[in-house]
Amino acid sequence: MAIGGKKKEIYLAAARLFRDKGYQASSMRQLAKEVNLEPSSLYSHISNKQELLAQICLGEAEMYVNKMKSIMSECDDVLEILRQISYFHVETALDDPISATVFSDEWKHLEEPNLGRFRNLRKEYESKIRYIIARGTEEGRLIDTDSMVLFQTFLSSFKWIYLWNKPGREVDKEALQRDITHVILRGLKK
Amino acid sequence: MAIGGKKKEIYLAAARLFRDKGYQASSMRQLAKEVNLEPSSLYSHISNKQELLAQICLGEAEMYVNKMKSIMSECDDVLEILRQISYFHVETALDDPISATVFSDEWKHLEEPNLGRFRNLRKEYESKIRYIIARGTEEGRLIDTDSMVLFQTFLSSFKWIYLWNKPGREVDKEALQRDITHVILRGLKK
DNA sequence: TTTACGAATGAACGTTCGTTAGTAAAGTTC
DNA sequence: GAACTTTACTAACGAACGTTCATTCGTAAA
Repeated sequence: MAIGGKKKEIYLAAARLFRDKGYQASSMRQLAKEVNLEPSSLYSHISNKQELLAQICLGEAEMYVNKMKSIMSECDDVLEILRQISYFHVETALDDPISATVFSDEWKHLEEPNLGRFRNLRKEYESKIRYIIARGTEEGRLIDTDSMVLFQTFLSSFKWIYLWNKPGREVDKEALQRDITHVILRGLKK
Repeated sequence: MAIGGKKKEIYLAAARLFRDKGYQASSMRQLAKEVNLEPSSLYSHISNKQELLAQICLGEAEMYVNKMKSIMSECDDVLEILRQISYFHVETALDDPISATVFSDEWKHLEEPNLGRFRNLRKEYESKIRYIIARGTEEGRLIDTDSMVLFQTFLSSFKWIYLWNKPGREVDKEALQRDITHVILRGLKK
């Protein structure tokens, strides 16, 4: 059997290509070469280049939204929620750094209607975090600094992991989760 | 005099284009349109597309390196140095968000030898900060967490400002400098 | 042996790309 | 006002792009 292997292979190669060269600089001819096909043969498996980017970005975005819902439904403590988000960000950046990079850096090359869908998902995700942070300040658990600064600083603190995590590097995931979360929450906690 | 007015105009338009669409998706034809020239006329002022990106990225990188040297030669206190770096990052992100974005997101499309030059400058800049942070931990001024985590978290904390700073937004620069620096250094200080 | 079908192919389409060549006008210097 | 430089133009180049098309291959069921 072993069906569907080729389609998956194409998606993985595309994600790697998009990460390394960027979406626009990645050609279907190069992608075909990486999966040992002729360019035209790609279209037996996928419908077009844009679909590749959309699947990667929207898939990743949905994962974040779902995780966020799950965390918030299971837990009510602001600091514990932020801790879990932090752990999740570190985990995804380490486990699938390729998709994480594409999601983070290449989404702007999405076309409508995918771009709109992506923005909605991201907005949904971010507004939940903003709400948590605002609540944290109200409850006196977080410092009383501009909530936009707290929110943005919190989220951008994870933006180096997937870039820094080169293939050869050995990483202790739990240590990294603990250290990053420690530094970030130290900055936010009252 | 007022020489080079057109050249400057081309560079500014190029930076804006690179930021909005990315380097690869920015065409010389579009750039020409933005400065009211025919595409070929651009080459009366610049030598090629790559040079535009190189000037922007390398110019920005040199600015950071020079500022870093200046800060470190004037000051010896670790926390004060980090504070000044933080203030400088916020300032550049607000004053020239376009160049800051291109520098941060599009450098990977540099070709040799510009790519090598860029990496050297960035390495020079980053190693100075790493040294400061390592010293800070040794001196007991910063927390005793993995120095890579401290370094990367510190630097990535500025990566949202130039993206968030939309044209219409009113920003109180000094307040932002104070707040961001406060949050970051709270996380790092012992 | 025939029928059916997904997978893969080579060739080609129309478009866009960065860039060059050649040239004419405008500005500057003597 | 002649000589020279700078700026801008039209036209075109070769290369690469994403994608389509008709066709062939390989396999497995009928």
